[in-house]
Amino acid sequence: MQQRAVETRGRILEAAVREFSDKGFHGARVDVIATAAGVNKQRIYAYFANKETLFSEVIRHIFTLIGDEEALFLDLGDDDAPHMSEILLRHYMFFHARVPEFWRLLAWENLESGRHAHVLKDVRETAFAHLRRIYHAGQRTGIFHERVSFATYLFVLSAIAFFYYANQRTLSQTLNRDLADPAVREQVIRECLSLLATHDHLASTEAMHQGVSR
Amino acid sequence: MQQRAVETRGRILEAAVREFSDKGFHGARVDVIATAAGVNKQRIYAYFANKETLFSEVIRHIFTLIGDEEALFLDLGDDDAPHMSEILLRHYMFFHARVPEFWRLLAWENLESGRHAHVLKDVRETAFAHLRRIYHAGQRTGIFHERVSFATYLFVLSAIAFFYYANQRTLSQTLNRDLADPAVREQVIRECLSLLATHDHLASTEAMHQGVSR
Amino acid sequence: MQQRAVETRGRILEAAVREFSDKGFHGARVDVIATAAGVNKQRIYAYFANKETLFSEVIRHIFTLIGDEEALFLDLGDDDAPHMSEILLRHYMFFHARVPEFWRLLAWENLESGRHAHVLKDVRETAFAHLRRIYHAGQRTGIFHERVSFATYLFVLSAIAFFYYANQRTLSQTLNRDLADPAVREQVIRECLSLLATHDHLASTEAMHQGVSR
Amino acid sequence: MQQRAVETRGRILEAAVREFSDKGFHGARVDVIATAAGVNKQRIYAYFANKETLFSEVIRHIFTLIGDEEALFLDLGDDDAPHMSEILLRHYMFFHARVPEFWRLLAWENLESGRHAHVLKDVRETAFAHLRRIYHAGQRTGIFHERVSFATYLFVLSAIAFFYYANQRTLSQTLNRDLADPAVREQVIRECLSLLATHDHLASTEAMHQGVSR
DNA sequence: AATGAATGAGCATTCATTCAT
DNA sequence: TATGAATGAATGCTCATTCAT
Repeated sequence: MQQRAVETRGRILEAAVREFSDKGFHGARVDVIATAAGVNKQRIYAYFANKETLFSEVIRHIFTLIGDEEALFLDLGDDDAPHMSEILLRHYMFFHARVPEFWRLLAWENLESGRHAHVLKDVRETAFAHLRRIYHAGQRTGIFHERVSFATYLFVLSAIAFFYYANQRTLSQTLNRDLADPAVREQVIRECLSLLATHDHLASTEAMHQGVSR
Repeated sequence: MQQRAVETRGRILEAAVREFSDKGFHGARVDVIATAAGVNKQRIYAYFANKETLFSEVIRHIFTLIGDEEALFLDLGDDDAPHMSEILLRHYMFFHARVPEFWRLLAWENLESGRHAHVLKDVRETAFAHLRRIYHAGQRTGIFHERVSFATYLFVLSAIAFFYYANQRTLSQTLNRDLADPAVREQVIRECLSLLATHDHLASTEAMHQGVSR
Repeated sequence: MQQRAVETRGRILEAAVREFSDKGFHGARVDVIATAAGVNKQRIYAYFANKETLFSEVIRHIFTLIGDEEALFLDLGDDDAPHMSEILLRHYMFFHARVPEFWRLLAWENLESGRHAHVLKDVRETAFAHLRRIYHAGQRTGIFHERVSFATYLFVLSAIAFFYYANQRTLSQTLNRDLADPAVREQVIRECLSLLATHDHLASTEAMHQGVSR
Repeated sequence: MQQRAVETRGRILEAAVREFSDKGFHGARVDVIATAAGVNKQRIYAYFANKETLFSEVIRHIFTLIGDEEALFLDLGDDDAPHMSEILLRHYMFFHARVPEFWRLLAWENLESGRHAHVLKDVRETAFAHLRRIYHAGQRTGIFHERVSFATYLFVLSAIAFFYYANQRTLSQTLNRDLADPAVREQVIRECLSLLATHDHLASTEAMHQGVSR
């Protein structure tokens, strides 16, 4: 493929990410993608056989992105366990804020078919394996709940970050707060970490007990 | 409106709930709704001006449903505070399982417009006010974190229940477990409650400490 | 189906016969058919699922026509045997002249797929069975060649009539005559009958022999 | 034109013959021809201005072929007159079997435009003139009907051969025989020759009469 | 001479919506 | 109240043809 073609293909993919994340598979229009990419509609069919295939490539593209970013977690070590919840929660929160296409495409994908779910797994497993080891070590030193599996732990953190963005519109109403405001987000993050805290919480109750038992 | 008309309108609405929750606004077909409702397409336009309005009515209808069910919470009292997390989490989990149209329409709504968010608020406020009072009382007696607002507390519980269903397809891959299995769900519920526990957790650490200090 | 619908469907079919016979399946345009029929394009899809089905209906329609006209042959009796070749040849010649859509659609059909050939058989069998009986009787009285089957006899007559019209353009060049001219056609018919003649021919040779043997 | 160019042009033409004879002008795809010829699509436009012109060249090419083969007829002499019908009929039958592209392109041409008919004439005239002379001589000796012109005689033979192949699909149904079977073809050829026979026929009736009159 | 990249007009088909009865 | 008939504006996709290298 010539350089020009690579660029054209790239522009199409970028435009497609925006359009599909915006409107979903059924709502997205091939014409709109072509116009946004500044190319002839036919180019789309030359590079991506059809709308369906283009959508698959979009999903793969965005899902790969989260995997790439999670590679950062490989730098974490056992001594990061006490702050792992905060690190993960902030990471996901900021990722969703920076790349809103991700949660949107994830949501469309879950609503519309789930055909591309497997990509996500393939792409995240390395980082998750690493985090899992740290978590298990942390469980032994009492930093994490012994009865809470790593899967559930990660599930809850993911749910918080995803739900915060995915349901922002309805939540802002229900909770009477503007979730788009960074200050609100910071406050929510802190409160969630308090809610999930084991270490800090243990420390404080320990302190309390020491006072009592003394 | 005559009795026959009321029934026809009802049949259309039910069919529309199914179709819209299944395919979303853009994916849904007016023809399909008409056929499913066993009426002529034109009836839809007679009762609901257009597809857009019909979608609004569907959202209002399903959002009202969750409000009705949350009326149950009015029976709770201050002494239910210790189990409130469990009561709420199970309620939402089971509600999502029983009425999958809700989380689906909620997701579509958040993805596609968010125009109808206000309905949710109107409809849930009574129950939430009641729960809020119990929560605040619980905070004072140490059952709930003092630094965690009721809004955030409810947000986390909602997030868990919603995410469990809304992202089931991708999660089942990521977590390597079949979330559709009731046993898995029960396990996840228990682990989540452990993670969020304040009272129980205190109790158990207390017991531990007592054992140690004896 | 209401009267109006019957008429609309009929107009579409007529326009489709013209367009398909003119341009063949691939060359025909749905838009053109709709315009020619004076209806909205969508009506075509309402009455005939798609272009393919519409083509099938067109073929069935025109093939049925030839069957209907061949019903006339049922009036023939054994005493018509001496003129049967002329009757048949003229019938087919005039039919092709009157309904040029027939040989054209037959040609398209043979070139493009042959999927609808079975219709022709179903529709002509009654008349053919009748002619076959007369032919066999004629063979016994020496009117028809004993070594020439009815099938081949009919095949040759059909070939002449079909080829005269189907290859008119190229033939007019090859034969240096304007086949569209009725006088030329009459001449060709007469010559062909001479060529195929058994009875007349026998008569003349008989006459000759009588002259000789006398 | 360089040698390489000649070869490329030739490959394109061959591929085009196949594609056009298969699908006709409207059904044929320039892409398919390019791929089949193993060349870049643009080459087609370099050698043949456009699809239309390419089709013309294809027609000219295949029409020339029949002329070349008919050159064989120049070897025939007056003493071949008794078997001329058989020679011609078998020639055309076998030619159609060997080069199905001919009758197909001839049929497409007649259906779609007839613009290239003149080529056929130019190319066949020499052989036809020769056959015409033999035929006229044969008429004088009673081998051919005196009232049947050479043009009509040739027309009937051509019609039989063409129709046998061009309408094979529909005929196989109508006649209840598999015309693709060589044995069936042989039988049909024999019967047709019986039907057209003048000389043989005279001979046999003569024999019959001699038997009777004795 | 040859090729990959790009385009505009077209094409079968669908959809939300309105009309006539 | 209810239905069958009809429409205009898309919508995904293809095709012959041209441009740039």
